[in-house]
Amino acid sequence: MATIKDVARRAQVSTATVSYVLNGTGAVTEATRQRVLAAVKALNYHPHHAARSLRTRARTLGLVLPAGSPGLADPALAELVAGLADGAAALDYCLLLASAGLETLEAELALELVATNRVDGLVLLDPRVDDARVARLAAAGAPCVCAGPPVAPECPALGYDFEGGALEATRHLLALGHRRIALIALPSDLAASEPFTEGYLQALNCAGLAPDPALVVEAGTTEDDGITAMQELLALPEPPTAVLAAGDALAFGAMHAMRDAGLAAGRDLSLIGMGDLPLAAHTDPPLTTLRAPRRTLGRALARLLALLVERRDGAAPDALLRLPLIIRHTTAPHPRQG
Amino acid sequence: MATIKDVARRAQVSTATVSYVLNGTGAVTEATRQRVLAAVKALNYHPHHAARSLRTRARTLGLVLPAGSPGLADPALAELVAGLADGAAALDYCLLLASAGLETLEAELALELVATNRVDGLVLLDPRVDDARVARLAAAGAPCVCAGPPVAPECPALGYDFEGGALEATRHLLALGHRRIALIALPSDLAASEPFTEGYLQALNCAGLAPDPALVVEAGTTEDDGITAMQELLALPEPPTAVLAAGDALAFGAMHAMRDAGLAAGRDLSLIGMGDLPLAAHTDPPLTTLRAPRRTLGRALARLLALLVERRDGAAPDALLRLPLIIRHTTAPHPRQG
DNA sequence: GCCATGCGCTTAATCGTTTAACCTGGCAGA
DNA sequence: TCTGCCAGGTTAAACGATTAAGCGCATGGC
Repeated sequence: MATIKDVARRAQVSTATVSYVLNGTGAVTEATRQRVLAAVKALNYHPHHAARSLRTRARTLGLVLPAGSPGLADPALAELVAGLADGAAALDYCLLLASAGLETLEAELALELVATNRVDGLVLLDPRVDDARVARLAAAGAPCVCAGPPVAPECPALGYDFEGGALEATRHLLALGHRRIALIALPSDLAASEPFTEGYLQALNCAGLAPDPALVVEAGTTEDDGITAMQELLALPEPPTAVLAAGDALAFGAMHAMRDAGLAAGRDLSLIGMGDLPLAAHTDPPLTTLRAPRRTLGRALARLLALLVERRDGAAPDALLRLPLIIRHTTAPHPRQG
Repeated sequence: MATIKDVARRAQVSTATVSYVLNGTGAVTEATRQRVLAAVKALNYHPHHAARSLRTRARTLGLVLPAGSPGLADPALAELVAGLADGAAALDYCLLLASAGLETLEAELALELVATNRVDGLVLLDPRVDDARVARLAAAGAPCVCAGPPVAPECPALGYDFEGGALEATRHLLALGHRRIALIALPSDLAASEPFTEGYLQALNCAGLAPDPALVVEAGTTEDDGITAMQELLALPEPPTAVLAAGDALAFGAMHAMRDAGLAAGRDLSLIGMGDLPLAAHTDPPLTTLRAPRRTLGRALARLLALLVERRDGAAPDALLRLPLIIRHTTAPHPRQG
């Protein structure tokens, strides 16, 4: 492979000049510039990345994939990653994926990535409240951004407008005439949990309804968790007529539980999910849900992080991303009304 | 950040010794070793990756994501990537994702990644017959592996056993009593197309059936392509009683077209897909399909590529990966029989 | 008693860039 | 004519690792 020296020799200049030309820094005559460029082309020269990042940053953003679990197989995550790669590419960064083995802790690996200078910054997924990872990263001075609600001042965050989404979804159910509206919430240690619940409560409040604690059940995140939660709701003395689930997977589980109880979503009960997974459009009946613009989020996060590592303090986290309500067929007017 | 010099100073040795200790090369007394290790720990030292890869390889595998299109949002690709990241991690490599912008050609970007030494090798997706990309990479001497059937000698390939899979699937249909079995094939420029068709033909052949050219239709890869193809088949004077689709998306389209024609898969016609996308288990009725072990493939590919770049010539491509037939509800005995 | 050997370490060259500091003409202004 | 300055270069010192070569010293074979 040709090095900068080869280029310099061929263009009859010093390596510094070549560097100046290539980086657009320094003052160089047009004639010289052309000679250098010609040499670059002739030798098919590409600057050695490692050598370069010995002096500059690595121009690489890092993402560590959670250990086991679906990981990237989760379509939600996959699309986010696609957005990250996109956004990174747009600013001439690359995206480095590291798999946390079962033994390696996620934060450990992340720290190593920045300590070894493989990446300039990290994006963190699924922040928890008081997330230990961001604490560690922040302590180590590693630039990072969070996908989700803000959890620490050192770590700019960007996520969906869960509160607004839940508000809109709940209002939609209210508009359909429902009064007993249940919430299947995310685990409360997930930072996304609170604002979503907040939006739900606010909608009830606006409608002059007193929230019934029995109607909000904290679940996990999986389909199975949704089943359990729904069963719990159905077993209530006065079960809900509509359900808002804080995740599509939970909603799928809820549909499942309904079916097992001889009930149909969109007929006997209304159901709204969150996320708009690919599957959501294909359930029977298709799920009404809040669409999470994952790709957009990924792009924005990459951009935010890139700006952050470059200290161009345009790194003000953008506005939260709206979660538009996609109305399909699991929502219907309240029976007593329709 | 602490450098190797700091460690050396603290441990009262030269930097070379530190390096030897850390890399396990060279001869060092146990006592010295311990001193060095202690210093490393005390200073929380992590070797600078760029500096290191100035002399060694980057220990990074590259993947360039196709420009537009679903990209990573395609669950099939996502899981493959997850496998790659996994496999890479297992051998202490990382995975670098690069998004080809619309302007940048995929091969161009790939070449640049290895020319700049950002990655040691590349994995190529969806190889076409006589793929221009592998030709370019091979010409440039860039180590690479293909996910799919072999397309060039320089580029070890590893993929699914399409032939065996198609054979098994077709045999299953034959065993159910079907005789007019159609094939919705992939575009013939996709390298995966031929072996799949081959397996299909071979099964017919073994059963003593003459293949009817009208029954094999070359489609694209999308659901829409599947619709078109199925409509074509249904319009035949003597339509098939069973259909083998070379991709789940095609199969979804075929189901769609069937439904539009008032037909139901699993009742009026049998249908088998390929891939076992997450959706496949959730269609109505659930799709019988060949399961592609994508994560496994990803892991194996990463391993293959890592060995290749390390010239440990254990880099013999493994055996093709079996495509087990997952029997769900779109396949049923031939009506006249059952 | 002498030389070859091997151990455990250090010295210094090297990898391919970037960039601060310096140099050199030429030209404007006094 | 002299001074000062600027544009357009060059030189050389980093950056932080790896690694070949060398060095001093004990040991063992002859």
